[in-house]
Amino acid sequence: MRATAARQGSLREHNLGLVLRTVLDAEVAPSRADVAGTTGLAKATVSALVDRLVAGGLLAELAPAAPLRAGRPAVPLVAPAGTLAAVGAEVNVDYLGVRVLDLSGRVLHERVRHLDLRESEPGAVLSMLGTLLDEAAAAIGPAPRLVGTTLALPGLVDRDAGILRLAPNLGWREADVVRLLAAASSTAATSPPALANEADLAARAEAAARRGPAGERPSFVYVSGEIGIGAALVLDGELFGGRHGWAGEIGHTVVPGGRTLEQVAGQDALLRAAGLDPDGGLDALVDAAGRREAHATEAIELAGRTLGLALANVVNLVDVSGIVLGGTYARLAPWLREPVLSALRTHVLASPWAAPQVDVARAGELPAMTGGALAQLGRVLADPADWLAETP
Amino acid sequence: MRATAARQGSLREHNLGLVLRTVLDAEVAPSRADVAGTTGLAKATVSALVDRLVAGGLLAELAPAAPLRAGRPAVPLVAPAGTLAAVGAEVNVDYLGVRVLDLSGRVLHERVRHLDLRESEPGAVLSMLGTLLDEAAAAIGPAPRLVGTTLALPGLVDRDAGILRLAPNLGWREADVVRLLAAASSTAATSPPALANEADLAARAEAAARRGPAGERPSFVYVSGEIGIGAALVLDGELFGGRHGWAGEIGHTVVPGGRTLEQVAGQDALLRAAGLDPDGGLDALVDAAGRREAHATEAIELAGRTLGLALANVVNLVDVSGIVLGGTYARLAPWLREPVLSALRTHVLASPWAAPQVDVARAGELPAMTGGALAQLGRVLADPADWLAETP
DNA sequence: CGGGATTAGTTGTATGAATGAACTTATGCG
DNA sequence: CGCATAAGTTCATTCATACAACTAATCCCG
Repeated sequence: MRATAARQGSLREHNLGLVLRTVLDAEVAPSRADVAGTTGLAKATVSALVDRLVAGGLLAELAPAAPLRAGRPAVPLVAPAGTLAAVGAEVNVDYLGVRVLDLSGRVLHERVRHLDLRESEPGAVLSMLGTLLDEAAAAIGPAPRLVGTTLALPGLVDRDAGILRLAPNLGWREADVVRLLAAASSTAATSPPALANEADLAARAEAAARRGPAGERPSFVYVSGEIGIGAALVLDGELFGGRHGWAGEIGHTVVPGGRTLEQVAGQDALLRAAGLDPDGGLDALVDAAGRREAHATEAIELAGRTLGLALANVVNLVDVSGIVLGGTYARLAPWLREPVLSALRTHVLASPWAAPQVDVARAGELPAMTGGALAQLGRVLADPADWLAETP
Repeated sequence: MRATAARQGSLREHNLGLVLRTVLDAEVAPSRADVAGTTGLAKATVSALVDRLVAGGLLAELAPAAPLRAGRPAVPLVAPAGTLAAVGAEVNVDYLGVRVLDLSGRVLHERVRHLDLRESEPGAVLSMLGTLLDEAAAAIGPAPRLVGTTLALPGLVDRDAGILRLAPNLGWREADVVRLLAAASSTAATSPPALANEADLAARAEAAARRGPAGERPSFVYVSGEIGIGAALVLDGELFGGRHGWAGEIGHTVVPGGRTLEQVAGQDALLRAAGLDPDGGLDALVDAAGRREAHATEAIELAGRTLGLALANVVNLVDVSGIVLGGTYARLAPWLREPVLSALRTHVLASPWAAPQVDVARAGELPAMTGGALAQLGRVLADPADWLAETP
């Protein structure tokens, strides 16, 4: 059954969440009266709900601002700092790290280690990550309550079993990630991390970064060009993960020529096509392209045309006209944008009526770590009543 | 704002819809007590809601069945026949027609005309359809209240403007369909039809046909092989249309070799590849394949491999492992299934953990017409309170 | 054939959440 | 200093659901 019986309490839960999200989505800290206005709830109702949220640490009151007009000054409501925190962790091909966010979006702690993890040993890597996790827990202290941890991985993840089924670029297969991490970290042992795909979490962070002033919910295809190529769909502000969370695997799309997209437009292929050392990192390519060297710009343009063709299929299939370039592709965007756009314009059937757009990611560095923390905080926002019930 | 304030009335609306859908989804006609059991609502609440639904013609009571066990016999609740009806109309490349369904799923009226509409004149065609619409309205008489009409079209439809933007296989562009139909039909003039894509509506009918006894909500990719190739996504029983309803356009996917899927696996290409007359219809191909003639089976197999590759991209992108073959492909399924499945198995990254399935459509003949009617009836089921308010 | 058991559905009271109006609080302005 | 204005609180009212007791209709068993 999708739907379930709505009882009296459901009303309250719904409105509690509505009030909370209204405050957090607002550009400037709103008063109770503002919230009543935008939600349509009565002032009395909003007051009661806000009081519960403040008591539970999900909202905070600021000191009344210096009043500008007549009338009793409003009490501004904001996301509380340091009451609730969540951890986003990540293991990727050339780094691993943790980041801790609170509800106000502040980074309470962060630690990243750069190292080459191709063909690495899951146990050893997760032991390193476990240490970072415990350090993070110690660093933030006991004051902020930890909501949970999400671990971002560049592959196919089995959320229910807590197993990384396949991560080609790490060389991991059927890795019992949650168990290994719990063995190395008391934090992970107490509250087992949720697993998710790296591109999915990056897209979630991007969706949060793009949420406009009026609470608009953006729709876009996020393309994460790391060593591998992942994509994720955001529809009306919600991440679309599919049945198992495996949506967005475009790296293995077979493109004209018979190779996969990753073999044509992945970072290694890109560097090789430009005549550069594939292990030398992206900087050389960016520099060369900046100097307008033909071998570099032509390699990027070819990759862009192929990427654009693959994305055109995506756009035709899911009817989303916005593309966001993330990861490697964000840095290459100045040269990548045009070929991608032009491929979209020719191959997207609906392009005359919904012009394709290609943007650069705004979510900052290592967005999957942010997205992982946001995913955990989002669980609380989705059902604050449930959270308050657990928190006396 | 996605969410809106929940007031007292929202509760009632929600539960009213819940009760209605619970009755309609049930395998055998349930009693009020059964509904209370499955929904978790109190008997008294269910009784009150059912009474309202019966009074509004959205549910009907049957005569108590011969009691089998002790206790007061139950009053079985069923979908009412002939109180509410909706029209599904369709213009496709080689036929047009209308079908009228009531809430019980009975076909109250149906009329189909087969004719070649490639490069046809929208005005003339819609005038024919308008006549069929008015005949349908006359045929069912005044007793069933008409909920509305959906018109299925094989192309890109602008729902808001009521315009068919592009239908390559009809040769229509920017056709002002709703206006033209209203000019030819008093029924359409009174209540303007909703426009939708043919594959989307066929998928909707398929979703309804696949809804299991326990109200399971199937997820699948519906592939409609007509003259063109359309696809539609059904996720958890809900049609996924995308922002404008333009999702599912896979016919113009560029496949290895550089041509589009339609140019390789469309009906015309298929017939030509088998050495048959493209205008001669599908029967010749089915006959030849049935006789195991190599030119026919090989043509189908090649198309199947290409279709499978395109579908693998879809499955990788949206993480849905079920494929349903509809339209032309349903008839060719005996020869098409294996090559499609084998392409899926090799190209779907997650196939070891979520085995691809390829099924044949079960929604019957001309499913888009059924789906169009269901779309209109679905509006009432989604918000019965709204409908009851309009119906004194 | 009659009374107890059993199940369906109804009636009436209680509960809880939102509402709206009146009220209190806190400020600016003349 | 008093009035206008706006934020927030208090309280009686409304309304949908829950719960419990009740009526209705049937079977079963002695």
